[in-house]
Amino acid sequence: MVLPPLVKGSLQIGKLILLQKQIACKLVLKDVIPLDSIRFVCGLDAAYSRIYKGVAVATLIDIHNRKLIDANVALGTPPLQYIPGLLAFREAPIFYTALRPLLHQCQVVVVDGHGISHPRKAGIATHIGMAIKKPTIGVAKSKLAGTIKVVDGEKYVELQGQLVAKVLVHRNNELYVSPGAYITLSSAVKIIERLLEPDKSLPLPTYYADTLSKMLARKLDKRVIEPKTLKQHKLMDILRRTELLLI
DNA sequence: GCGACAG
DNA sequence: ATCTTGTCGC
Repeated sequence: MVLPPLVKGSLQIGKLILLQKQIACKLVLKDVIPLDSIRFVCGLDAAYSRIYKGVAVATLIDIHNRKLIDANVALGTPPLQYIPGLLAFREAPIFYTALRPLLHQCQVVVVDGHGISHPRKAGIATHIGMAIKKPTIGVAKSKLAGTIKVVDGEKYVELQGQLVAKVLVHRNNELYVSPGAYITLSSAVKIIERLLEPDKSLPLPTYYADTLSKMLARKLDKRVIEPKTLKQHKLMDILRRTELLLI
């Protein structure tokens, strides 16, 4: 798996950067699955709890009825502090842990963060995509690298002579959509547009992952929920049983 | 040297 | 990402 080695302290940032360049070399940016056949999509996001550190949530959405059909959570301490450009080494391990149980059911994964719209074309969505060998899409709320270029009245991010992301304006906010791996930019955009709702700031998969991870982080800190509970029962069962249900 | 900088 | 009350506005 391409998921990062656990790096400590001041350890060689140069090696992480080299690793990203190697990932980018092997990157596949072609569609590997017809758009029409896509029905189940996973979403990944994380929040931070003071006590339990990283709280990652993976969601599973059915594009047909646009509903949340499953969710999974993973708790863990990030191996690294946040460094722009190296987010994957901080969050990808816990993302993968949360995603794993849902992996066989989904055809595409939407990640909170960039794909190839990244200084080395290896954002967190690319890391995840190369690791699971499935199409991934990065959706970020702000730009990390590159310059804005307008083509036919549409805004894109250009980087190293390539259009790496499209800027979607949704509810007065910009969303940077970029392919992670195994998908083209145009297909990625079509899928994300299909997952946007007028009353939600993010595409459904990451919207629910965002909402749930923040909620769980808060409940964990308030000790309303025990970490043990999250491991023993499936998150979806808890959501169905509790008043936490906002879906 | 200076500015930029996902979450 | 997170620390955080009231407050402005639909």
